[in-house]
Amino acid sequence: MSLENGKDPFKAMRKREDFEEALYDLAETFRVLGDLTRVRILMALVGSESCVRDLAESLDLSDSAVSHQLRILRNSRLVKFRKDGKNAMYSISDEHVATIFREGLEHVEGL
Amino acid sequence: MSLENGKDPFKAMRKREDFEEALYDLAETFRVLGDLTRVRILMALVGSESCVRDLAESLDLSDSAVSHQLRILRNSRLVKFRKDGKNAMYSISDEHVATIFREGLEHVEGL
DNA sequence: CGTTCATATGAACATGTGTTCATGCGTTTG
DNA sequence: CAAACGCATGAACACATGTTCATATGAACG
Repeated sequence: MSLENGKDPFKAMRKREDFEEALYDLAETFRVLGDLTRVRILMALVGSESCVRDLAESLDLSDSAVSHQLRILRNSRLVKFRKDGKNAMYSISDEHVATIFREGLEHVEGL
Repeated sequence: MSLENGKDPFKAMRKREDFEEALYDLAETFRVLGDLTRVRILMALVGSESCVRDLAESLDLSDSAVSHQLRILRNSRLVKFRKDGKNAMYSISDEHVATIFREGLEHVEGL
C-alpha cells in the first residue's frame, strides 16, 4: 500500500474492509472443509502424504473425484503437493488445519 | 473428555463406525461455518450476546434471513439462546468455536 | 516408437442451499 | 383489547456445488 497509515483518513475503513475480507476468506475455508469427501481426504493425509490413486482406492472414490477435490483443497492452501515421477504426492499444508480438525472433533464429540 | 489424553487425538477414536460418523458430523459443522452470513453472525456474537433484531440491523440483513441462519447455527449447537421477554438472546455456545475461528483466521492470514 | 499408468480438466446433470416474500404466533405496550 | 413488535417458518426462486463421463496430458516402460 502506498499511503502512510498515520495520515490516511480512510485507514479505519480500509481496516474494516480488510476484516470483512478476512471473514470472507474464513467462510470460504470452512466451506471447503464442509464436505465429507474432502474431510475424508484430509484425514487420510494427516500424518502421511499420499498420491491420488492411493487416496481413491483407500477411500473408494473415482480418480476423477479425488483429483477434482484435491484441486479445491489446493486452491485453499489446505494441501500441498510435489511431483514424484508420474505421481503427485499430496500432504497437509498447514499446522492450523490439524488444530482446526482437533477442535472440530471435540465440538462434535460434545453433541 | 475422551480426546484429552495427549498426543494423537485421532487415535482416541476406537470404533471405525464412530470415526466415520464423527467425520460426517465434522464436515457438517464446517459446512455450517462455511457461509459468510453465518460467519458474520458468529463474529458479532463473539463476546456479546445479541438478539435477532440487533443482529439484523448491525449486519444489514433482514430479520428473516438472520432468523433462518440462527436456526441452522442452533441445530449445529454453535449458538445457544435464551428468551428474554419478546426478545431471543443468542450467544456462542461452545468455547471450541472461538478456537476454530482463531486458527482459521491464522490460516487465512497466511495466504 | 506405442502402450499403459497417474493425473487433470471441461461439460453436463442432479442435488443442495440461501435469500426473499408472505404469513403466523406469542409477547409487550398503548 | 388492539396494535405493534420480535421472531419463526414454509414456499419459491435463483444460484452454487459435487459427481460422473469423456477426454487430454505427460511420464514411465516394454
